Amino acid sequence: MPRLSNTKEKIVDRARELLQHRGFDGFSYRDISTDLGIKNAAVHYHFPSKDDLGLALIERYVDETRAEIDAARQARVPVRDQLETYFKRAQFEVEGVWSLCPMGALAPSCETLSQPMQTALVRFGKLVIEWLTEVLEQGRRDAVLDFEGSADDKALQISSAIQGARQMSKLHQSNVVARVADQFRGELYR
Amino acid sequence: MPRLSNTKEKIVDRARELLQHRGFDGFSYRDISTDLGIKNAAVHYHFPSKDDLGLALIERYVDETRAEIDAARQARVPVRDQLETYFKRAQFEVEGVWSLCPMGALAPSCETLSQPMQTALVRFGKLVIEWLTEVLEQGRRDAVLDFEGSADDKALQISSAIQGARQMSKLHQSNVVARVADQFRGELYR
DNA sequence: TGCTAAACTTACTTACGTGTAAGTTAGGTA
DNA sequence: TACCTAACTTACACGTAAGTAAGTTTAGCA
Repeated sequence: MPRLSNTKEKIVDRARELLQHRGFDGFSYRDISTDLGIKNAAVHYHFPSKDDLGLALIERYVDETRAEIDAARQARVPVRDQLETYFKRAQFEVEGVWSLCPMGALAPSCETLSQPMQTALVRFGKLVIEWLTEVLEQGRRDAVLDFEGSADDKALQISSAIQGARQMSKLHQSNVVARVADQFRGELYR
Repeated sequence: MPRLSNTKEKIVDRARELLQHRGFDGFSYRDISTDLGIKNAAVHYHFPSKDDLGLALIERYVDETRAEIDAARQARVPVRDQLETYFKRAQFEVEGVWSLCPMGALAPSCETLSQPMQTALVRFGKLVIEWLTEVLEQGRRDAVLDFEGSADDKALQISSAIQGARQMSKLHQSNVVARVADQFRGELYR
């Protein structure tokens, strides 16, 4: 079984950039193939349909996120540092080519996605919310974070805001995420 | 000059529903024409290009929003009631067919929009933020609202969160907006 | 050396979406 | 009554996107 190229990974890499830059309907196999210097059908060879590619993308997000969460848990990273990593990443990515978060790129047009993609995306969303909820709860217990209401609702509020802010940043061409994150910092940190 | 039909308005009405349901790239002239029982070219007659239609849509949002803001100002509607109208509308619409807000429908794919549409959308965004900022400032002066930081940043945080929450609601098929709005209510109202 | 399978390319098909040009209908007007 | 114009329909052109079938190359193995 020859293992000649890493084209498949390159396809996913490029698809990820395109997805977070232009949304799922905003790029085509043509975009990927021309960028990678291969033919359209080569992309179809690795991912027969665009749904397959989309599913692979989301599953990679899930795997990566789960791995990072586990790593932070294992290393007992302080909750405030975990939260900062979350904010900082959004602030950083919005200035580069990955302007949208995966959820912000896919959720708006979720009706057009295949059922497997929708299911996987819901799983991804729950994963992030569960992590954020845990971080917030822990932070309140440790008295390093302060907020009203349930950690669950607060997590939903924060992640929704970051998602929306990334989209606004793209339009206004200014880092709205940084301002929104700062607002949360001022409210949360004590 | 015969004024026979209100087709043009019907087109805009239907386009608005489709836009807020599926995003700008998520619907076609075909969708509109078949729904209204007319031909594709009839839509082109009223709106030569899809950009023209998109621009008309955004300009209607701007006009409507401005009118509502002015009306609330004239009637001296209490700031808390204005804020409630904002939250309630998002909660209500997300349960119907207008799941997305205009900004949440258009901003994610703003690169694909024409320059006039982008400019108009920025104007719409600023209009909403300016109104929300004013409401928040007034509310703090009147001691009916409580929040940290600048009213401007708080406005950005709130509108981003509602925008993101509407998208999440669509995916999770549950009213995330209601929970996010409740979280803000608990934090803001005093 | 010859075979096999992975990893492609070539060359299509099909469908759809935007857009246009030319013809048709039906009110209102001179 | 004849005409004019708004509001369409008919019938296209054109580009692009997804997807497929069949042929080609290349690495590794028997």
